[in-house]
Amino acid sequence: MYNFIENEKKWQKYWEENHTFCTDIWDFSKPKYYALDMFPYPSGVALHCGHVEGYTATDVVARMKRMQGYNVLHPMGFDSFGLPAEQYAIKTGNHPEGFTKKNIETFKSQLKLVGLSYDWDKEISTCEPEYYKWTQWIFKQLYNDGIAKLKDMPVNWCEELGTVLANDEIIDGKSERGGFPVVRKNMKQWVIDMPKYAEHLLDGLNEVDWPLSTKEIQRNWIGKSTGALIDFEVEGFGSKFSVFTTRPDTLFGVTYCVLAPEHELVEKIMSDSMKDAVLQYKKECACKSELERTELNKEKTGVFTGAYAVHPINGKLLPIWISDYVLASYGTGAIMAVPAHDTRDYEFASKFELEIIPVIESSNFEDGAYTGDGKYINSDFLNGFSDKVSAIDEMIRWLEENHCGSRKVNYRLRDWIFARQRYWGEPIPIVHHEDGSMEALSDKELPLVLPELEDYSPSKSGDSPLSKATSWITRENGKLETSTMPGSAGSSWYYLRYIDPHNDKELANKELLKHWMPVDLYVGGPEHAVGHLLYSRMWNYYLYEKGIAPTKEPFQKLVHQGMILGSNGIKMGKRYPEYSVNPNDIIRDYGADTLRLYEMFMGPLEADKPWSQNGVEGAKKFLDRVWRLYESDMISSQENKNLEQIYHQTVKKVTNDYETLNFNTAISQMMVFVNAVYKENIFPKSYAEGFVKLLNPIAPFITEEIWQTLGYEGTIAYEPWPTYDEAKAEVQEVTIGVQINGKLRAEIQIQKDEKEESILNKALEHENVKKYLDGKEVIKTIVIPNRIVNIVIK
RNA sequence: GCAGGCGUGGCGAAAUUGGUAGACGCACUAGACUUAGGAUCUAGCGCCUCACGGCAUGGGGGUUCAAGUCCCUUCGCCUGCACCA
Repeated sequence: MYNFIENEKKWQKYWEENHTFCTDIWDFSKPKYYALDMFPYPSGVALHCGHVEGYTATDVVARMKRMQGYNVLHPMGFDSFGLPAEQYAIKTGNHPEGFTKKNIETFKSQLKLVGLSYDWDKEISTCEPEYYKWTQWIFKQLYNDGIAKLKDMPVNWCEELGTVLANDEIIDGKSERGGFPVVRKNMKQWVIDMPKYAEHLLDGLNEVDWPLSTKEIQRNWIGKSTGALIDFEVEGFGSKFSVFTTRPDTLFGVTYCVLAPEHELVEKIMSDSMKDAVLQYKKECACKSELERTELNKEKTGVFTGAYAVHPINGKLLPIWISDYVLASYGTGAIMAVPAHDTRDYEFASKFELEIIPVIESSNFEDGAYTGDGKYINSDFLNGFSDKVSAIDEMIRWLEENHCGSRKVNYRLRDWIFARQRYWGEPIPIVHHEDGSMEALSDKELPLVLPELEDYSPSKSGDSPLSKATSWITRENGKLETSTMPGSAGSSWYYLRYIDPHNDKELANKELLKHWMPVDLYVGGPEHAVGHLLYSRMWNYYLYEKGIAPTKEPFQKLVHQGMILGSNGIKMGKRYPEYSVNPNDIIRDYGADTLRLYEMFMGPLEADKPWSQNGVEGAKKFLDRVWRLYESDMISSQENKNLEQIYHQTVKKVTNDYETLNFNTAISQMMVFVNAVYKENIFPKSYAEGFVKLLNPIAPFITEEIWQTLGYEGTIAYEPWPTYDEAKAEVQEVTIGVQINGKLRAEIQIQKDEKEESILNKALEHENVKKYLDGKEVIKTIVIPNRIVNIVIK
């Protein structure tokens, strides 16, 4: 009987002592393969089944690639800055580092239990000064290049708590904790200019092998739209504002304009009589959170400012309103309203009884705005046009000629707010001088190490906890910035650092980067579709432009593992603790090989799948069955013709399926093979050796042990991957179906590639076929070699 | 509302991309071995029918000799975005 407890312990120790999976990063003699997992946040909670699934998937590929002769980089590390550690520190008064280190140790030991073949020499942790020195260094470059900057922007401000809050920390306009009022307020924030990279981020998606849905989510997030910027003069003020529109062709249908309540012009242009109403409205809007504002199917609200804009072509006066249906953060924060052809404008115009001028002919105005195509009317020089594209072109041509507008591409992608008033993050390496100017620290001063504090909670004034470290902040030439970087800073470039993790001269050696990038396979949860995966792409692209990163895109192939659900079909977690499964328990009771095999066999990697305890037992049974096979006296030096074909088929299918991450079908093929061996009651030694290698990536522990029983010494991890003979994998005799009028009526045996005529004869001779053909007329026969015969009768 | 995806036995799922639907596993049934088995082995297992046969890939329609696969339509579920001008 196979003793998994003893054996798994034995091989963990062996791998560790022999550094079995440590990669010589400078060995360029073999082709490289870079298999990467999204590194975990070392929370106080243990690794869950979803981690195991994704990590096992890359591990299977990494293990196969090693056996195929690749030099494989398969590293792991920890995304170790973040809130839970900080909250723990606030509560206990202990340094978050201790908490983090303890959790990392727990995670590491769990990862080792699962049998993941990581190169622990390459381990990184984003909270180590050795690492974040380079996060700060990259930030510094971004700052010097004007991409990281301080910007005045609206934030959710809670006076009572003295802090900025994220959208999800606000409920009904009140702070989640304490229930204090939250208002929107302009404040200086560190941001990274993402829109600058919008076009590159969009283009790069065409070059990578990523899930369609993820690419689509990123495209939507970037939100490219083409149209025009059109200038409107405010009557009697000499000031101008511009609007962005995708429909400049409807310019003659504009009957009013709307500014976002936060628009800088509002207070300047409002008339005395409307002043109170406008300010009141602004105040109401400020009290709403972003989420509330964007809640759909609420009625439109707004106030007339008392001012008028001048139509750029016909000089008509257009009332300027303010309304929160216009967002300050998109476009120019101002719109031209065409109620006849835009549903939102129509809604607003109907409510406030504003003029509606149709400019595109349509019979269908009953249910509101007409957004389709048609013949242009009431449109001066556009009258007679009927095609949107040329009407837009003509309008833009006119606007540019008359200097009151231009073609414009607009993106929805916003600045990445890059500062947190928190302790447990990378300090921003910037000095504020007395005179208000700023400067990045010199390279010698990096890393700028976090100071020790007695109290890690944010101060009442809303300043970062770092502001309490007065001696740390104070510099000869000014004061240090006290906010820290967000969690996603360190994770935006870690894939580069793994390649050369202990380099203290540069973030990684150029030659190594050139050899190892891009990541060949990246596996992680779909929840990072826009956050981490967009930020990393942007940083990588920036570093690529600077000649540091060698490739435009960091992750060539991306796969998201699905969620492992409870056996009730619902997400595991706090809500249904009785349905949650702890992988440690499975390893204890069944072994890591069983856990790995089961999770890989459950179904397609990307699908969400419910847990089944019976399934786990089934996986265990298969491994025991394999073990018994190798223990038995079936292993023989004799050949066996009957197993030849299925062996070669199995090698072929398993190899291809691992490559394409179809682990469930690879495993089923191995089961078919094992069943065939049992049936044949003989196991030729060469097949026995080949098969144990095929199984090794999925079940590394048991196969290491089997390898020993076959008489070998040392690890199986670098033994050459089995090969197959295409000719032998091919079927010689085929059973094909015979259909009559599309219905299956018989089966016949044929030789592979047998002639159509001979196949047809066999089919016609079959008794059941004869029975059906009796007295009928054969109209047509279709013979698809090696597939099927269909006889059409009347 | 928009975008992306999914829908196949009692359950998890396969299906060479238009060619014998349900591989493989779980559960279940019967039998063998056994003091016993929740171990192992053998056989069965989509639904209806004693059978011949019929019906089956969410529903309806179409293309085709042939449809889970392609087209149209409809219903249901999941994910993301959500007044983006």
